[in-house]
Amino acid sequence: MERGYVATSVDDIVGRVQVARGTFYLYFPDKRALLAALVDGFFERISLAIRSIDLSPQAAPPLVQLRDNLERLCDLALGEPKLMKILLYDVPGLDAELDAKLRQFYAALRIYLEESLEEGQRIGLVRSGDRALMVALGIGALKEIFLTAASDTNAPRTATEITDEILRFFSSGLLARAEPE
Amino acid sequence: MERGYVATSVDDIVGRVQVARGTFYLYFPDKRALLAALVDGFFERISLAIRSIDLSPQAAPPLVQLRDNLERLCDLALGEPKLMKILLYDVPGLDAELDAKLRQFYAALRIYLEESLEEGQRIGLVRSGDRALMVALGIGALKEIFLTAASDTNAPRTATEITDEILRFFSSGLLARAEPE
Amino acid sequence: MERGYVATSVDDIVGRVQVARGTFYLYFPDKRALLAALVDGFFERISLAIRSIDLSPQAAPPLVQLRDNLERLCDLALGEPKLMKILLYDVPGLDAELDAKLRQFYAALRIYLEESLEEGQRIGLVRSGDRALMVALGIGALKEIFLTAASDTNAPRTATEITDEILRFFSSGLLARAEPE
Amino acid sequence: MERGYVATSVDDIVGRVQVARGTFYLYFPDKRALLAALVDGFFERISLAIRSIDLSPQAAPPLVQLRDNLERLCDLALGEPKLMKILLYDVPGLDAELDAKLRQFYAALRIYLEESLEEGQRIGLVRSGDRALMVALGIGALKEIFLTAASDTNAPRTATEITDEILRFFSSGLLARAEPE
DNA sequence: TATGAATGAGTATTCATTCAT
DNA sequence: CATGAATGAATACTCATTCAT
Repeated sequence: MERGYVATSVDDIVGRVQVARGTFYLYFPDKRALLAALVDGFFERISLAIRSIDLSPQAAPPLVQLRDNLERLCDLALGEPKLMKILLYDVPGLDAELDAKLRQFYAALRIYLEESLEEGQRIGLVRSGDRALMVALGIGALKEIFLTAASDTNAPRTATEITDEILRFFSSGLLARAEPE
Repeated sequence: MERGYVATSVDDIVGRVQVARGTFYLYFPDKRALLAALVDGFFERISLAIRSIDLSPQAAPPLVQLRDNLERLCDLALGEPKLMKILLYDVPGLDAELDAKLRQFYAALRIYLEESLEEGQRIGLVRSGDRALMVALGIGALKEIFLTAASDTNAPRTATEITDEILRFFSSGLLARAEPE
Repeated sequence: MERGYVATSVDDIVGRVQVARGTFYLYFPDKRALLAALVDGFFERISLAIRSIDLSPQAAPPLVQLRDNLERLCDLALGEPKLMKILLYDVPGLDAELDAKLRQFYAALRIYLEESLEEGQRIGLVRSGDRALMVALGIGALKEIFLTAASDTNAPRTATEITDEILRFFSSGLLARAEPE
Repeated sequence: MERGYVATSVDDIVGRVQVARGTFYLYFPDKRALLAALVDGFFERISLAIRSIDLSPQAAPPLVQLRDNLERLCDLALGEPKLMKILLYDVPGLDAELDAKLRQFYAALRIYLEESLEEGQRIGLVRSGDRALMVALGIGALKEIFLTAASDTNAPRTATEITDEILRFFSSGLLARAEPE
């Protein structure tokens, strides 16, 4: 988290945790395995935070469920800022194996979101458009705001503030609505 | 571009360019300096693609100018996919010095965009909201879509298609407009 | 026996025997001590197989006694091929301490055999010649044939066949007897 | 040569030769490669010392040619005692790859010698017998005497003395000829 | 300008050994 | 007697960098 994965030696790690060099390899086969474990664990928590939207009548309104999802992700980002930064900023491009892990996660996420968008379009909740691009735009917006939230220390926002702003962004974009004449 | 910065040795580089090892150091003080030069050059081109929106009456409508900006960026992403991927995916988290360079660029960009948003809000082009968060959301959306455009080879979109989708996203978000009763 | 001494870790050993790592050190002070014990035990069995030739009138003819000695060694080599291979092929050059053990054993053997040759020469059983060299030649021939017998699996010979061939070698060499004119 | 291959670190090697650690890897891909190169080179020299026996009438008598072969091998053993010791004593059992190299060399040598014995038997120069075992006995005798010659420093023999003794061994064995009645 | 042989600091990894339980 | 978690010294190997030619 401090020096980045490459610049951090196994010596640094065991030095910090006050364990012997060999002990590290008792728990991780590799230096990379430590990071992989971190990433896996964090992906797991992210997956748990995302819940499918229940469209049955007795369920909460879809927008409320969407908001809950976003708020859970915000909480995660604000609660684990360092992990968030590692995942979104450091890990990409580090290593072929880790990259594969990322690709796999995002591919699954994209498929899931594209299907969700399709469903949303069918029931009139989501506007029409190129779903693949819409998903990319949406994921990008979320990644960046979570990274900002996790990194920004001087003007922190609450999870609620961030969630509100995301929802406004998703529902209205950035531009002002053209006044109907 | 092929193996990533860390996994690429100076040997690999000079081998590819058919130069002697020492020659590299005649042109770059460092291994990192090569990447820094690449990054600098690309930042330069990005900066040139972004032009301030001219609000004077004789200028083109602001939305058209915004569209032109986005299209120039799209062209860049589609024209230099490898550099784009390096910049957006590989470089972050690689190295303290390069990170500083990135931070500096994005900080300047954010300030510029926040001021633009403020101006936009004043003249009614941009909706109200937390400008810092809006900028983060917007930058994130752009980064991701450019990265996708640069990496995605199986279902490529044209610069126009991407630009259209970005503009719709910025002007209306993702959700359907609630029907006025 | 499978991977060689160096490539075999204490982990491999205790894993195979289903004992805990610490238990090994309850019985052997060292990793090397295990091999040393193996070597010692095998040297012991070799020593038991070699019996001094009794020249008294009531004893069996010397050549028969020699044959019995060789046959006992053959039986050992064929009965413990893995140990034989370790002793003759793997152990030499492994480790200073084990080398010393080997040197000691062979030095004693050489002295014993040189004395035996001397006695043999005196009573006309052994031809004249440089006894030290003769012993070396004889020991080498035996080592190699026992190693071959222990390793060769595709065309195995019986102890009797090998013993016969050794005796012919010791009594006539390899070349045909020059015809007396 | 001093501490054995395993106990000798690359540091020891470069320290002795006064070269930097990296320089070693400029010339050898591996620590093992150094030993492999040594072994290869020595095998080459051994192969050159062994010349096929020319049975044509104008050639020297076969026994003289055999003697020349043995003497060349003796010269090699006495001239490169350290290499000889490494090859015959240290290398076997060290490493799977080197073992394969040894096996290959000896397999070829055995085939060559068995064919030579067969030829020798046909023309009445070599006595009858199990050729595979005869070759093993002969090779073993040579290995040991060359190793002894290379290692023994306190009572050194000349190449001629050793060659003489080998020839006597090959032509008459060790035992005295039984007196014809 | 260009070369490429030499450098040596730096690092991941292994594995024999110990010792508290 | 037995365990196995913890240890840390030891070592092969890499690679960015230098510099004499």
